[in-house]
Formats: sequence, structure tokens, C-alpha cells
Amino acid sequence: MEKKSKMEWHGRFRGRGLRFTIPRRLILETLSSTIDHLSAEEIYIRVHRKYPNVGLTTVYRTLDLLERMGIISRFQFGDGRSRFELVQSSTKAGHHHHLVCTSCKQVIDYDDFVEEEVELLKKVEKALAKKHGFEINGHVIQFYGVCNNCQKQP
Amino acid sequence: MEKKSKMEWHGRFRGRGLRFTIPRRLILETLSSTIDHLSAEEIYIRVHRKYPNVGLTTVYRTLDLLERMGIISRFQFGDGRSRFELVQSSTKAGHHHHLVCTSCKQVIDYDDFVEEEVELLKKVEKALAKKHGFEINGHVIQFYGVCNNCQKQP
DNA sequence: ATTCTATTGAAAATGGTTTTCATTATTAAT
DNA sequence: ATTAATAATGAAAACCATTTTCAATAGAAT
Repeated sequence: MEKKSKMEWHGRFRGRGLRFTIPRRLILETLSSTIDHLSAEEIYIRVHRKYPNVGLTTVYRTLDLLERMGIISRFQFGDGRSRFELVQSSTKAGHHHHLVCTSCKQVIDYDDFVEEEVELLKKVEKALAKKHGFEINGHVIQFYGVCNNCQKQP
Repeated sequence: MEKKSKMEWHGRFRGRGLRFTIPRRLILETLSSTIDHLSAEEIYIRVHRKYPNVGLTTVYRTLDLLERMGIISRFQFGDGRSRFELVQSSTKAGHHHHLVCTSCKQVIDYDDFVEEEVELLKKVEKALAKKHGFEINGHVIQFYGVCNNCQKQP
């Protein structure tokens, strides 16, 4: 599994004439080994612990690249920074949507109704793609609210 | 309609011990008179044209306030700045969702399937609110893709 | 008109992200 | 393996949307 995805990744890079470097591998491994929604800086810190001569700049550049390659998704939850996770294709297990507390910024992944949501979204996506000539390759569903804990403390 | 909403707004401010000042009125009028998703700076420019001694700081502060009051919604389409529109309650006409071109950043409002979407979302919202103890007060549905025009030019 | 205090504008500070540029490292060819 | 070509990197500086600070101003109740 480790090996397999490593080779998969390597192939996706080489296929585009890109190099599968150490920083790129470490960033992908970091994202693979957590369910959290990490920010660029959080990824930098974790990568940096294992391999101290990786710079924050490279993390930003790599995240942009991975997003353009369709390997990771970028989310904005309202705390002023982008957060990233490995793409969970909406047709596969693991795909989820987000519930965000606008007060403490915590994010809960939910998948309770994702099948239903995705089913509808696929229909909408198809219609919108046709109507507006778009090539659609992603979606976001997010609920915003105030979590249990934040409701108590004013 | 102009007068009516002006009085309505005035009431909502006074009800919270807030003042309905000239900058606040102008910002609300600006948002009322467009269907665009304006950024803080775009709002500032428009307000500034009519009333040059309104500062950008005040625009930011007012937008934060209006969002907290539930009068406007903030969206992040990925171009690095927040964009705002008057709240269109999901139960009322005018409510729409967004289709975003990740290349040129254009945003298309669509309402083709919004009734269906909102119906499902209400069900999900209720379940999530109960399950996680959230008080949910908003949602985002966005599709991301590449528009007709951007597909042509590499 | 006066008082109280919410609100404001200007300037400075903040903080996430991007750019610049000289250096390094990966790959394909030798 | 070496080498040549160039993709990728790190550090520092630049960038830019947003926030903070603070003294001055202006709503609203009296």
C-alpha cells in the first residue's frame, strides 16, 4: 500500500515531465497519514521534523502543484488559510462533506448523507456542465454554524 | 422599497444598540444595487465615489458586522479575497448556488436545481444539528471547473 | 445644545502567500 | 558512472488582503 501509492505517484509525476522529489514525497506522505485538514504551515512543520531542510516556500509550491494535478483538494473554512486533504473522489468511499464552527473554526467531516448528496450533485453537475459549457471537476458542500461548546461560552 | 428597506435596516441596527451611519447605509445600498459578488475593495471604490471620506477600514469593519448580523453572506471563491452578497434566505426566491471557474475566477449563479438541493440540505442540516449539537445557520454549495472560454486557451 | 460613547479614518502592523534569484538535484543521454 | 540540461529548491524579500491602534468625529438620548 505504501509502496503501491508511492509508485502510483511517481508515475503521475513522470507522466507530466515532473520530478518526484523528496519534498514532494514527504508532503504526500504527510497528507496520507492524517485525517486532519492541514494548513500549509502545519504540513511544513511535520515535514520539517523529518527532513529539516525543506522550506515553507516549497510546501506552498508543492501544494499548488498537487492541487492542479488533482491529487489534493483545497478548502477554505474561514480561518484565513487554505487547508488541504487528499482527494477522495466523490464516487468512492471516504468522500465526505464538512460542518464548520464559525466560532472556534473546528471542522467535522460527515458522510451521513453523502451518497444522497452526491447523487443529486451529479445530476446538477451534468446539467450545469451542459448549460454553461463547463468542465466541472469538483464541488464543495459545507454547513456553517456554532458548535455545542461555543454556544455555551459567549 | 428603497425607503422600506432603509427603515428595516435602521430598525435592525437600533435594536442592537448600533448606529445606522452613513457608511453603513452606503455599503448596504451598494450591495442592494448589484447582483455581482463584490470584494471589500470593490465596495470601497463604489462607496468612495459617492462619499469620498469613507475609508477602506470602515468597509472591512462594516462587512464583518453585517455578516455577524446575518444581513450579508461571505464567500471564498479562491481568488484570495472574500466576496459578499446580501443574504438570500434559502427558503426564499433569489437563493442560488455558485459555479466557479478555477482559471479565470468568474462566478455563475445558478438556481436550476436549488429547490431540490435545499430540500435535501434541510434534511441533512437537521440530522447534523442533532447529531453534533450544532446550531446551523448557513451552507455553501459550489461547483468548481473550467469555463468554456478558459478551456480553449492553454 | 450637551453628554455619552459608538463609530470612524489614517497609518501602521499583521500574516498568509507569492516572487525573485542564485544554488542544488533529478533525469536522460553519453 | 559522468555529464549536460533544466526542473526544483531554499532564503529573503515582496506582496497584498485584512486587522489593529488610536486620536478625532458624529449619532442618539437627555
